[in-house]
Amino acid sequence: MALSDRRARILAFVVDDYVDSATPVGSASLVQRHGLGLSSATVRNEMAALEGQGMLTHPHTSAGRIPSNPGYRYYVSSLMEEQALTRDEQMTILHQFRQSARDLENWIGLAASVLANAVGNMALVTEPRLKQVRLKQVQLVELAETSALLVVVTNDAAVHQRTLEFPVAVTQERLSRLANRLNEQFGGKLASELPSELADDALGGVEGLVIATVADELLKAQRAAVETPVTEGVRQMLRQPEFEGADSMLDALEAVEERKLRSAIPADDVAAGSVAVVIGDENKEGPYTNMSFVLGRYGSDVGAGGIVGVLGPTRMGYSDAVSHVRYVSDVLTELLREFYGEVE
Amino acid sequence: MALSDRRARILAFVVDDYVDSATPVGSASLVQRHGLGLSSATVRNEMAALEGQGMLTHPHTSAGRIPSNPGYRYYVSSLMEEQALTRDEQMTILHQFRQSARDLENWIGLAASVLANAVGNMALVTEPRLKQVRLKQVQLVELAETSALLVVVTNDAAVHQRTLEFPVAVTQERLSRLANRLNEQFGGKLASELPSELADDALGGVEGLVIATVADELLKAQRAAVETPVTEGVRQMLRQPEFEGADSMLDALEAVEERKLRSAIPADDVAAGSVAVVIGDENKEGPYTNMSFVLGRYGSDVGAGGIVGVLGPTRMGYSDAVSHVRYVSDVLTELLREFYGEVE
DNA sequence: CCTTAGCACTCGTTACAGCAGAGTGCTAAT
DNA sequence: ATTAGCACTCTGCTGTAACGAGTGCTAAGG
Repeated sequence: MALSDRRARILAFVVDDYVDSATPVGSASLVQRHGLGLSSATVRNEMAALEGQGMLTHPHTSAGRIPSNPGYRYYVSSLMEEQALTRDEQMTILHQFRQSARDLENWIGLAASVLANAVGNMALVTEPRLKQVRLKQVQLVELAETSALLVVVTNDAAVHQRTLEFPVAVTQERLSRLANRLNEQFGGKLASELPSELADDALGGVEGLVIATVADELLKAQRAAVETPVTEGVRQMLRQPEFEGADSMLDALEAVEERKLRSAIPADDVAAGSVAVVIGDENKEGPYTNMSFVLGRYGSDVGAGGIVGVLGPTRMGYSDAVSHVRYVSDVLTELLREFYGEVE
Repeated sequence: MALSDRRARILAFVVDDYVDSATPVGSASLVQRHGLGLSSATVRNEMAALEGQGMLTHPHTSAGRIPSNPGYRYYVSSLMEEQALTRDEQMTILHQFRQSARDLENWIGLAASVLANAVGNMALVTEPRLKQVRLKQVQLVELAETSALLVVVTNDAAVHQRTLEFPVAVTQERLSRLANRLNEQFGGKLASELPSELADDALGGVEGLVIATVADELLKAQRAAVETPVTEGVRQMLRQPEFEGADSMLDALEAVEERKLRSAIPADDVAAGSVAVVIGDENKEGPYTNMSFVLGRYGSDVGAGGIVGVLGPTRMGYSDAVSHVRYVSDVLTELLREFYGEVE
């Protein structure tokens, strides 16, 4: 739907004002705050038209207008100009990364906290995942006579662990030998390249079990396109007036649970280098229908990458959020490149 | 402070009623609900006396009484009788553990969720820690030319990881040899038994760095007498009327953050097999002054163990919480014994 | 034909008074 | 020591009125 120039400007002003006042904006205050060369009555007409087009709504007759979801959508897609962070803002953020330990988990947490603070809403960052998860090394540690801990390191430097129960007693020595053999034989392989059936299993089923579990862990790592994200700044977000009532706060809290969050993030729709905005009921799942995501993908196309984003009420400073998400995601991409070396 | 028999009974009734109504309890309703052979006037006198002794308070003149913190304390210490769970309740809980995978992390989460559901408040469970953390196995995985992932498995079956930066380039082969040597040399040792200075470090500082980092990880694992706990049921707790207002809910939410929680749990005061109750302002830290912990320690005295507990408003069903904490902690102790084998 | 002044009307918000209900504390009688 | 009785206090609710922000419509003006 195309909007006349003037109408579009009015819509933009309504969104801007509503975002920072959180109260419905009326025609008079609009005119006053933005020095439009128009009377409130004219603006009123335009607003009525915008409402007719579905861009604005009315909480009740005698209240000002607030943007509807399509209104936000139009604003984000056509009206808002994304401006890069100022040099200062960039430096403040960069500085925090420079000061922190050169450690992946650290960076993830830091990114989340930096982002949350910058936008005043909740931030989420997933750990990097590879498109192709390969086995790097396995380790087997005896726990009791017939049980062991399996540690699987994948080529994205992630460590996975699992407890195994064997049908027979096994010594640490045998476990170590087995681990060595597996490393030589299967290091660098994909889950699909591991044998599913074993010709002969000298160790009474132990080897088969281990291999199957390793394959399963690799698959699990791969399948989880998005790890459950690290979140930061939940309380900040909940301070927004839309979550004031006990009920809405509890609903929001539900939305923020990491398990739920993971399935709600449309990871596939977020291309590397771009920033996607999901507004209100564009979300499928219940508790998110009055919230918006601003999501970016960091990392390289072929190598490791993940999601970085912001969650907040639909009344959110989208422009600000988008530019911050973009910048933090760029920083992470750069750090990751250094960390893993060029591509893989 | 000793209370006359009758006065004590009245205190107990006030606590009971207040716990389940959440509104101040008046003399008349007390008499009516519990069929005391007394008139409301008498009860009124006794209540006034209890207030004089600091056991009860008054929100305002013409309201009923509510227990003060000392009142709760007296109730918990002298009045409340802890009754074991019924056979049915026990079975319901046990059943859930039987059905779940034989896996440590799983059990921890399950315990938290079972407990939270049973008491209608938040539950927390820490992963088991040993008094004496020993090195079980290390693993070194090359990441880039001069960096590697160090994986340390300790004798409590916990996996710790850390990224290392070397001053020189190192191959995976050398790393593996080094890891093997370290395992032979230091397997089963405590942090304090690792060498802090290295006579000669053939690998240009690599070996020294690795050993120091391993020692550091062991120390960290040991120092953290309490891991940051797994929590469950936060939303349930927040539904309690004391957290109704946006402010108090945000405060409670702050209290629930895992980092804060960890330092607020008086782990040293919780002996194995017993259940400790920390009421309101007995807590040192700010956000907990209107909440109570009910904490138990699971695991054996010498071997691995952790904390299992409930967090809720001071107005809490203490008796119920104590018996549930005790039972879940017993179940975990038993599971742990099976898992690690007898002691260690 | 677009713009605008004017005006009646609509609702939410706030303030306030009045009232009912729950409960206390005291006094005097048992 | 217990209890009936009663005055008193405080909260919470309800109804009313006034206010203010804002709309929608109409009619006049460029």
